[in-house]
This record gives sequence, structure tokens and C-alpha cells, in this order.
Amino acid sequence: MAQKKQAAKKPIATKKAAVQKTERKTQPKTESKPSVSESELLLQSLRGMRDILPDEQPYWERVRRSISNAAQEYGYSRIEVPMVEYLHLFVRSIKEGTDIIDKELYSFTTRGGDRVALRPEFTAGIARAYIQHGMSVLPKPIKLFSMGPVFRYDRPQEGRYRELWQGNFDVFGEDDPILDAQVIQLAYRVVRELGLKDIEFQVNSIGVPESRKRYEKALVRYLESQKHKLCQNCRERLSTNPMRILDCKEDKCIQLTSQAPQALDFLDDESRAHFKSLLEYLDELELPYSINPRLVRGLDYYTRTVFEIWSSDREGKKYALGGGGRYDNLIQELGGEPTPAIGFGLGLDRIVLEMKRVHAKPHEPVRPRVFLAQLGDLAKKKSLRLFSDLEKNGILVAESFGRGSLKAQLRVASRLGVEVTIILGQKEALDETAIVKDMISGTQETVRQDKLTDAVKKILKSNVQLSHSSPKN
RNA sequence: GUGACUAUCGUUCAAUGGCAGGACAAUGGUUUGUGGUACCAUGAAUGAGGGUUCGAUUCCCUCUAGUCACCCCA
Repeated sequence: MAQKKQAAKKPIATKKAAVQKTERKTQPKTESKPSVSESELLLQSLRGMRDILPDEQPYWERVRRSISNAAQEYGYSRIEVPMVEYLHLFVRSIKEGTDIIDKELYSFTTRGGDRVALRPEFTAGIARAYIQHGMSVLPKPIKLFSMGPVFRYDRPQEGRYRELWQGNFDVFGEDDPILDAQVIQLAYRVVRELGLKDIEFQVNSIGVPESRKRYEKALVRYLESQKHKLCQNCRERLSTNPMRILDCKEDKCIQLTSQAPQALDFLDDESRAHFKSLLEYLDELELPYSINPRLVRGLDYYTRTVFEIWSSDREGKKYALGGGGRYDNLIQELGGEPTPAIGFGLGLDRIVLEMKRVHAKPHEPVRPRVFLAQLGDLAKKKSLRLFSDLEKNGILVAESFGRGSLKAQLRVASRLGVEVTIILGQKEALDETAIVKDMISGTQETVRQDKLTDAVKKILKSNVQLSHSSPKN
């Protein structure tokens, strides 16, 4: 036993072992691209990439379930799209000038020479799939939902990772603002169901390209006259992406833009009517929203409705939990038929973070109520079959087959909090019986193996009744 | 991408220019066929590389990672 343990220790590639192997060939610091030498095995996940360990999974499980349930209830079909697409797809849909494309895209060239990128969001890939598979012939609206990792090459900190999980919802083929309201309602439902209470929606309308152009012109004209009061960044944005200046957090820019013309005043009549009825729907739903005229969003394909979901806690730490908007022109711009669409994404990492912060309940997995202990070689052999028989009969069984002593196994059993332990020893294995031990009363009896399931179920059942009738403290 | 702070067993907290210590967790045991407690034992760490030094985990530099602020968003 002890020998085995030691032997098992040795081959594990610790940091030290890895270094020892390579210590002879210490490389001089190179100024080449890779930051870590390839000869050295670094047992460390990449920057901004993390493991979601078993301890945290119950929270994730609850979020995943909540999202897929909501998706089903609202009539969304699941779709999976690749994590990698042609670089051009993202550039064409999200557009240069946005941070996501200019700074945060994970792009590389394949062996075959294709320029590709890891998806920074879902909508581009889903729009591509929509066109590629001719989904426009399907009855409208077409509701698609997806969940998985997306990638952004950003500088990580809490709640911000280079690999992050999103739940994504898109609706194609309908431009009625009631869809916008329903999509926001759906986002709200998910977040509320998970126990997050301090939620605020911010909504805005950025109109259509024509009205946007008119507005941008007016905005630039206004800001140009006071250019010197803007921050360095915003001075550049003036020519590249002036609307993002509204999003700037610099005091002087906020001051300046608070007097600036507002997008809402430049909306075309249709967009204005669209926005107005969206707000009416939202009022009808009694959702906690506010209009944020500065809300612009980091993706350029949006038209008309844009919104974000914010969670704030008392310490003033705020996270955007999700966001989305309408993108009525994207499908056509990518080469499909003109198709209005709206969608949004939820950030699972941040939702989990918020759930922990407000002490929301994680998903509770089904716990085994029965433990199977075995003693001796014959019993050990038989116990594997017994385990599967019990499982087939709907009895979830825990075990510790690797352990030899009964004492150790019972210790595990009681730590797991099981109500029944089945003990299969040498003697029992020979005469096809087993000991059924009630872990609460401590009593036990020997039963024939073909009666085992019934005996176990009887004890479990009486325990359930007991806990129902006994008063709770 | 910019700036600041941080880095010790699986977790958490100590300590030191001269043998790195505790707690929790883990594993084994307390006469090997009966559990939760208790007791005993065991294994387990100075992120990586370089420099200063007789000697560095401690001081200095670089890298890596994390956290915070900015940027941005999820």
C-alpha cells in the first residue's frame, strides 16, 4: 500500500520536475512572441482561461437549466454553431472600429492558410448559419438559442475572462417591437428566477443607419466645436466612431456630452414609433427599466433597440450581465434576404458571480441515500454486479470499492449521510444474502439478495414519512 | 492595451538573509466484519528565470499569473 503510494507520487509532473528536466538548457530571454518557452511544461491554464471546478458546478448547473428551460418555454430551438469561423465573418458583422474586433479578437491562420477567429459572440455565427441553411423559408419568427464559450482577448480580472460562457437568444423575421419587449422579458425572467434581485435594464434606440448618420453629423458638429475638452481617446473617436464618445466614462466627456444632441431626437418617424411602443410594452410588463440615451453597445450591427442588463450591489460594484438589441440589417448585409432580427446574450460567469454574492441557492444534485460496502475478494467481485442491479432498480448507490476495511467504508458512508448501508461480506457473498443496515437506528438484518431492493426501499420510504411527520426546527 | 498591488502545502494563515510552522482537508491506523467524536501517524508548499550574497523563500531585476482601477463589455 505504502509502496504503491510512493510510486504513484513520482511520475506526477510537478513544476519542479519540469524545471529540473530543462534546467541545463536555460534559454536566454528572447524577445520573440511566445511569452513562455515551449520546452518548459507550465502546469498553468492560459491567462484569462479558467477551470470551473466541481465545487462551483452546482451554480452553473442551475444557470444552465434555468436558461434552457426559459428558452423552451419561450419557444426557442437550440442551435450549435462552431467556435471558430472565418475571421471575415466577424469583421463584416461586428465591424472594424469596435473594441471587440480591433482589440479583443482571437484570430489566427490555420495550416491551410485560412484566416479564422474564435467567436467573440454568438450572433455572427448564427446569422451565418441562418443564411447558409436557408432558414428564411421556415415559418416566422424563427427563434434560436445557444449556449457555450466565447472568447475575447481582454485583460482579465474578476468577472472578466478570455473564455467566457454565454447564453444567447436570437429571433429572426419579425420587426414588431413586441418581440423586443418579449426578449427583454425573457432575459428578466432568467435573471430573476436565479435569485438576482437588484436588476436594472437600460434601453435605448439608436435608429436606423440613415437617422444615425444624420445624428452622427450633428453630434460631430457639436463636439468638434469643443474638441479640446474631450479626452484623448474621444478625440480619436470623433473621426472613427463618434457615438462611442457618449459611452465615455471620463468626467469631462460626460459633462460635454450631457449637453450634446441626443440620438432619440434624430430618430426617423418609424424608429420613434417603434421605440415608443416598446416602452409601452415594457411599462405593461412592469419591468425595471430606464432609458439611457448614452447606451450605444460595442457591436456595430445594431439598429433601433439596444439594451443592457445590469446588476448592482450595495458596494457599488456593477456588472453587465447581458445585453443585446435589434439588428435588422445584418442578414442582408451578410448576403441573405432582408430579415429583421433581435437578440441578446447573457454572461454566465457573471451571473454565477452575482448568485454567489447574493447567496442564491445552487442546484442541488440528487444525493445517494444508500451505500454499498464490501469485504473480501469474492464480495468485491459480486458487489460490482449488485451495484448495477440496484441502480437499475432506481436506487442510487454510493460506494468506496477501493477501500478494504469495513470501518473505513462505514466512515465514508456516514460522511455521505446515507440512510442505508448494504454490507456484502465473504459469508453473505457465498449464501447470496446481504446485510441491510439502517444508518439512523443502527439496526441491521440479513436478507436474501433477491429481496434486497425491497428491503432497502422499505427503509427509505419509512424515513421519508418520518421526515414529513416530524416537525422542522 | 495602460497603471497599481500581490504570489508560501489541495485550502487558509504563520515565519525567517542560515533546517519553512500551524489549522482545515486528504490518506492510513487505534488488535484487521461495523459509522459520525477522540487520539496517533503519514504525505504535501516558498509561481518561473536571472542577479546581489559564503548562504536568498526573504533584497533587486525580468517573466508568468491573479486582484484592483482605466479601457471595454459579458
